[in-house]
Amino acid sequence: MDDIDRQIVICLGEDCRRSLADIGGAVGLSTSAVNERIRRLAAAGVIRRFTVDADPEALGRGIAAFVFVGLAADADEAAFRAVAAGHPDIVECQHVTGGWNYLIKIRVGSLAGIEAFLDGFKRRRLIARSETMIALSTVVEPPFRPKGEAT
Amino acid sequence: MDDIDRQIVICLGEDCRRSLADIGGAVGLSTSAVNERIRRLAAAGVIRRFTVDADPEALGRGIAAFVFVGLAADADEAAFRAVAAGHPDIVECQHVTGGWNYLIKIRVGSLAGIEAFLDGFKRRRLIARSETMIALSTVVEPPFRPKGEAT
DNA sequence: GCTGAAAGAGGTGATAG
DNA sequence: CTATCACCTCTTTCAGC
Repeated sequence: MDDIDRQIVICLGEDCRRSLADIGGAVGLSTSAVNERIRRLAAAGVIRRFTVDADPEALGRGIAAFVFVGLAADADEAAFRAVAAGHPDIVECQHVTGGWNYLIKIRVGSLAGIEAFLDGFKRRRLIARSETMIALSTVVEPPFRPKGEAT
Repeated sequence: MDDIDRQIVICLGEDCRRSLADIGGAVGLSTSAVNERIRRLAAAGVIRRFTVDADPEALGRGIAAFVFVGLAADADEAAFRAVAAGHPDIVECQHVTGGWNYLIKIRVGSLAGIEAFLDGFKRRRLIARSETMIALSTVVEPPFRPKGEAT
């Protein structure tokens, strides 16, 4: 993990379809050397996956909201995590410090989708209370990768 | 934007280096058709970029925190947005409903990095008050894409 | 760990159906 | 949209430093 590795990861983050020769020119290495480094970075898990950043709006998930979640005292936290991990609306779910237990970011198609999301969790008694903040506009956002079963 | 387009985007989200023939086999189309659709999706902005999901820990940004930001009444909001957009620590910055103005997610290498981040913004009078929640563990997280040299 | 060259896979863009 | 083909860039490998 030297400085050239970092440059390569940044390069790939901007456009992972650039040719090895191109990247080599940018970082001052031959194609073979770049190829070997990328292989190593992927094998080591520094690069987790080659993916795309998609437009949530175009995929029917134009509304983002942050939901703070409080679990019940006797909550099955493992069950909550399992459901959250597989939930199609959830873009991010972090266990956090402070008065709430989890901070969840969801992406849905409409405001009704937010209500449906909360209903689903509350009906299954996975969360006890929540507070929701809706995103009005975006200044910076990480890549969006749609979930789903795609053989 | 039909169902096959959606499947293709999901496919590419899982591994954007799969061959066109592979994807064609998965969605039931020829390589030519898949090639044409991907070109169209990229041109239309449904696919914004081909990128990588990297491991923040390996890149010295193992700590995630959420910072709620309140701007001063006379704040220069455009300046705040410009600085946020280019800030290397900021992974996400959304204008949100509720008592705070912005919700920012940062990734830094240490707790000291959080303090330095807050100091930087407060010294420049870009934010008036803030509240910080630190991520203890991650259940779901979007792709992480390291930013280039401070620009 | 790197280079450079050679071999091979796969993307690209045409064709016709 | 499918099927095929020729073209050709890019990836991959390997000998050698």
